[in-house]
Amino acid sequence: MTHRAIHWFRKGLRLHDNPALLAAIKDCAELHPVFILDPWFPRNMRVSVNRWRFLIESLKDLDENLKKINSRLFVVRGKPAEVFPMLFKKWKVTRLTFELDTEPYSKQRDAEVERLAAEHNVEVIQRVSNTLYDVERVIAENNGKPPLTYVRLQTVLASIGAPKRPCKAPTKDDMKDCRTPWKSSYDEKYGVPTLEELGQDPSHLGPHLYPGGETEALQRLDLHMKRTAWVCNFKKPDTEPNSLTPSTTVLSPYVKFGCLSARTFYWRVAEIYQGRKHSDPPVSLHGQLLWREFYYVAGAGIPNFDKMEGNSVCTQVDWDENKEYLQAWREGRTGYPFIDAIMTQLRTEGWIHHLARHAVACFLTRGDLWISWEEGQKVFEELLLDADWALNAGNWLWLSASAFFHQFFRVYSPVAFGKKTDKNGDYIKKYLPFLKKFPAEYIYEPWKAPRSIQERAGCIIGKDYPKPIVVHETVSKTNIQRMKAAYARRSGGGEVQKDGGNTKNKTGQKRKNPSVADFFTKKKKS
DNA sequence: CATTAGGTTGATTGC
DNA sequence: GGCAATCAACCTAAT
Repeated sequence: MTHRAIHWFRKGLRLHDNPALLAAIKDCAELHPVFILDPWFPRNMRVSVNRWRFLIESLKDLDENLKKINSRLFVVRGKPAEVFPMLFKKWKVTRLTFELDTEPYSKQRDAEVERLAAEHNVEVIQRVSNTLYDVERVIAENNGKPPLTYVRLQTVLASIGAPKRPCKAPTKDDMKDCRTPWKSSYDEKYGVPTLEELGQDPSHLGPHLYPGGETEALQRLDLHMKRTAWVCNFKKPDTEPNSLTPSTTVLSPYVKFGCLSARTFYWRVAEIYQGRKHSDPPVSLHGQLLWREFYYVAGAGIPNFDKMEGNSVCTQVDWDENKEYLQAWREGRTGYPFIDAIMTQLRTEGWIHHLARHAVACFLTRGDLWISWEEGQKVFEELLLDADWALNAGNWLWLSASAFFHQFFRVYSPVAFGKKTDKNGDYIKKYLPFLKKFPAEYIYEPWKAPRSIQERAGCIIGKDYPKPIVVHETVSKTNIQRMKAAYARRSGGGEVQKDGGNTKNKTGQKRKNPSVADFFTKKKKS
C-alpha cells in the first residue's frame, strides 16, 4: 500500500472495463481520479453546446459512480503539461495511469506528460481499453501496414483471435485500503463545470434526447440487448436513415466518450449470438464495432489521415472552394428537403443515422457541391455527439471516394434515396415543418409543385424556402467525370491521361503486348 | 505479371 | 411491389 496514484480520465469515462483505473488502485494508498479541462478549449474549439452538455453529464455521472466507491472526480482546470507537475508535487504522486489513446494529438500530448512524469519519478501505466484490439498489434500482424479493406482487417483479426473480455468495475471493497482525500473547497476548485463556465449558451441547447454518462449508457445497452431477435437479425443497410425515432441503438456517443466500453458491447452481443442464428460482419452489430476498429487502425497507421494533402491513401481531388454552398449545406438551405432535414436534425439533436450521413456527405463532396470532405469533417466534428476523430475522417474519406471506397459513379440522389424508406416524407415534415403542408408527391421536390399548391401549402419556393442550389441531375454527371479525371491523374502518376483508364476491358481482349502508355508508366515508376 | 473476384448500404427501368 | 438487368466502370487483394 505504498502508491499515491492519479488516474487520468480523458475518453474512457467509466468504471467498468477500465484496466488502467484498476492498475491505479492496485497497492494504492491514495487515489486521485482526474479529468483535465483546458479552459481555452470550450471557447475556441468548434464544439456544439449539445456535446458540451453530453460531456458535463458524463463527468457528473462519473463523479457519482466514484462516490459510490468512496472516491471523487477532480476536474482540474489547465493544460496537461502545466497541471501535472503541480499535481505530482501537491499530491506526492508516485503513479499515473490512463487509457491508451492512438489519436495523433493525444499521442503527442501523452508523450509530453510521460516525459514530465519521468522527471518527477512518477511511474506511468497505460492500458488498451478504447478499442477491441491493440491497434499497433493489428498493424504489426499486417506487415506494418493498416488493412485497407474490411475483409483484410477480418483476416488479420482472425489470426489474433477474439477481443479481450472486459474487466469488472472496481468495488467499495477494492477501495478499502485506498482513500481519496477531498476538502470542503472541492466543489469550487474541482467540481464539474457548468455550461456557463465553459462560455456556452444553454438557450442554444437542442432537445435532451441522449443524456451523457456511464449509467445511461449501460441502461441503454441493457434495453437494446433485451431485443434478442432484433440483435440477431441486425443488418445495418436495412435500417432506416429517416425514421422518426432512431432505427439503431444510438450507443455511438456513449462509445465515443467511453461511457460504454466497446469490448463490453462486443461481448454482450456475443452472448446473445451464442447458439443462435445471427447476421455477420460487416452488416451485423459486431460488424459495426469492427468498422470502428477499421478506422482506428487506419487513423493510427496512416499519417495525415484527416487531411487530403500528405495522406498516402487519399485521392487528390481538385475540390472547389465555395463558402455560399458550404454555408447552405451546413445550415440546411440547399433547397433539397431530404438534405436540409438531415442537417437540421444534426444541428438540433446531434445525432443522425449512418445512411443519412452518407446522403449529406455525398451531396457535399463528389455528388453535388464538389466541396472538400475536410470541410464536412469539420462540421461533423462540431455537431455530432459521437464525433470520433478516426471514424469521422475515415468515413469522410470513404463517402467522398477519396479512400477505401472507389465506386464514385454510385451517387446518392438527394430526392430518390430518402423515398425508399419514407415515401410520405414524414421525416422531412418533422424537421422542416414549414414544408408540412406539401402533398407527398412534392415533398422531396417542392420546387416542382405548381404555384397554386405552393400557395396552399403556405410556402413559396424561392421565397419561404430556397430553390435547389444545384441541379442534381446535371452536376452529379459532371462530377463523376471530374472524379474520373482525378483518379486518372492518380494512376497516371501526373501524366495527362492513361488512355482513359480503360485498358482492361470486358470484351476479354488480351493485351499480349504492353501498350505505349504502360511502357512510359513503368519507366516513370522505376 | 496478368487476371479476376469482390467490394457494408446507388438509381433507373422493365418485367 | 419486388427483383434483376443495366448503367459505366473504380480499386484492393489474392492467385
